[in-house]
Amino acid sequence: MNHNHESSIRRRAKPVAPSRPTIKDVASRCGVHPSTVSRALSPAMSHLVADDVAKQIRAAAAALGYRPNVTAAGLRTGRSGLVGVLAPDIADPGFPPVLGGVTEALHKAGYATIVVDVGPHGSPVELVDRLIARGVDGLVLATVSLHDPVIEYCIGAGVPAVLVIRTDAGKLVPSVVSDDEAGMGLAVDHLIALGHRHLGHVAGPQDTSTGALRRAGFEAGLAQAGVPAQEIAVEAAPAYTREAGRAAALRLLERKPDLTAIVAANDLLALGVYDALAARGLNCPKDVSVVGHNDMPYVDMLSPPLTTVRIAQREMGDKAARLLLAKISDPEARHDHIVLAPELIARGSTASPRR
Amino acid sequence: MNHNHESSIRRRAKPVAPSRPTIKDVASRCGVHPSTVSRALSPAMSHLVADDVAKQIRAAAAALGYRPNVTAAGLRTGRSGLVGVLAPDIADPGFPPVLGGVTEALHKAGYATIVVDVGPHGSPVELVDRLIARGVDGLVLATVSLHDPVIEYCIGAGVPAVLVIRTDAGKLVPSVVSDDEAGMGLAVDHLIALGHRHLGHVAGPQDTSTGALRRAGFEAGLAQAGVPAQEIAVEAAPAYTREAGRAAALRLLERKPDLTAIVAANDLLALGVYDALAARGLNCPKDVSVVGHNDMPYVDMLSPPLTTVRIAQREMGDKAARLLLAKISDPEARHDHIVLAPELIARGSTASPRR
DNA sequence: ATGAAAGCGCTAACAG
DNA sequence: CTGTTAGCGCTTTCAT
Repeated sequence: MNHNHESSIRRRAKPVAPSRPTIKDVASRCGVHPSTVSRALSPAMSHLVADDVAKQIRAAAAALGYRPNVTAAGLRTGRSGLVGVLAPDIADPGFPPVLGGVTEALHKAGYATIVVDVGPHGSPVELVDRLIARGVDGLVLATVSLHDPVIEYCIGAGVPAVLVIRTDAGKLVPSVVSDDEAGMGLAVDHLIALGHRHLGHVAGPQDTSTGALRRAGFEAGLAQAGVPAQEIAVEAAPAYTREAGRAAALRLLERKPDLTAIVAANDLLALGVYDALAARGLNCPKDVSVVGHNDMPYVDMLSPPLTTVRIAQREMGDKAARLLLAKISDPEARHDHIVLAPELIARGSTASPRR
Repeated sequence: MNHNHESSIRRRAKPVAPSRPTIKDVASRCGVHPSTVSRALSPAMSHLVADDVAKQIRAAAAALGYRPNVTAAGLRTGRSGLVGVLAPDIADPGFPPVLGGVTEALHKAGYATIVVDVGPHGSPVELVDRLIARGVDGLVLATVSLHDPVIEYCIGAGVPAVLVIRTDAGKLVPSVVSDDEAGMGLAVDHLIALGHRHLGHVAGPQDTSTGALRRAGFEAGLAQAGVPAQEIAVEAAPAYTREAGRAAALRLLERKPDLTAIVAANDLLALGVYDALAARGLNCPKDVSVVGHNDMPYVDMLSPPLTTVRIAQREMGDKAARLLLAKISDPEARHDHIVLAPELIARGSTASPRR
């Protein structure tokens, strides 16, 4: 259906492979040995070089447009300056803020990041292996399940790794997550305060920490509020997608037609809940209130604006990067598990029940 | 405000730096020379090795868990298997689909991608320079302005580059874009058909091809429909952000209070238009219809669902990657400029004017 | 303070 | 078919 019009032109001249200047070029231009250039240009070693010589070398390097070949240096030193990031799904709008936090902190420290989208079919271990073959100095894993083999694999390979957003059951490596149980407590308390008594939960995948802990938080919050177990219902979605949320919400409405509120384990699932309500001819929030989780960008513009639990996404990324940097510089150091406090953002998708 | 509870534990044992096996280890295990191993493991060269020896080598490599060091190979061959991607703003929900298309195609060809977010303050040339220092084999630029120095810089450095989403005025390098003028034609025709005569345009940055061409398409479409120039108005936003869209829309409403429709140069700007209408107490679509551009994820869930021009985002990324691969394998080849056809997606933000 | 020499892990002539 | 040799660009002892 895409009748593309393509056009093309010819290159005008030969580019003459302008191969960048090397440390040798700078050296011969200054009449010194390459190793002297290396020292002069390395902040840690430049104090071993005479000031005037160093100045001359820096000038020559600038004049030639010399940039050290990071790859070659990495081969020698064993450190690549590269960090791999395993992402669950780049298309999930909730992820970019986390990624932004990670890359900014890493970039400031001189590291570049390789982001790999695992996708539904990708094998994390396989992808990690490719990253290790590229010589990454560390890994940020945003995809792990509770008992994920990739964690042991990283430990076995001796590559520093940190977890972000989700954590593992064994707490084997450092992690930065939101307080998922507490977040669900905020959501439940909000609904209870509005007068709801018949609540449902569209849970996330139960093999992830977010899925399991948010579900636990939902149940704990209701127990504490004194709501009997038979008045609540939970349906787990197999993935954090709009479509899975829709399907789970439909099952929920089937089982408990008297529900007045649904809490979703994340905002993408909440979108699916919106879809399911529309399909059943139910109005949100008049018939059913909905709460999401994450406060991903632009959910304030939905119809209705989504009440959700805001998690500190950018800060999570930033802290994860710092943890990784610490781990890289001292692999033996104790490792932290950071838990950030979430916040409820009340918007238009929640209201008091009619009955 | 974030009272984080942190905890920590100690590592249990020394990881004993398990340093990966090298080609030498495989060679000595098989009693052959390292170069034979190299040949046996390289698809292009394995035909030079006796079948039984090759089989034995592959078995030994697998047994040892040997993975070739891509960095070292790259140093030798001059090709890193790395491609740099310059992104305007990873947090823009319109970008991930393009990125997904790029990385998938590149990944299949054995390349890894380094994505760099330029951000409002970053210097593209500086960032490209860092990527070149890492030895990237090519670059995908999704950020260029019409006369962007970074393009000449890449050409000068002899690094293959392709443009995606936006193109340059000189058509100096291959590109894949949507037909921006035609897309605006679709938007205008839709509004004209609904009966609108007083239209406004929140244009994008005029130093980008998307900003300039979409504006041109808007004006051309109206001229063709016979709408006099004095009945239309254009305000350019300095950036593709919700906030800039809001400000531009407010200026537009100030200048032409009788507008019945606003076409935004992209969906993020359209969100700002929604904000501006709300601030002025105007209803969309009853008082003012709104059309966006890009069909970024989830704009179908806005209130009201956004009528927009869908561009082939993932396909753009995919085609750009293929163009780059072609350019890498033959830098002298003619280069293509691919223009993909857009499509109007009519939703709830457009309706016939009341008057 | 600087030069010489070795080598990170791999590949690509060049011999045999 | 396989071994030898050399070297990608850089850093880092070890000598001066």
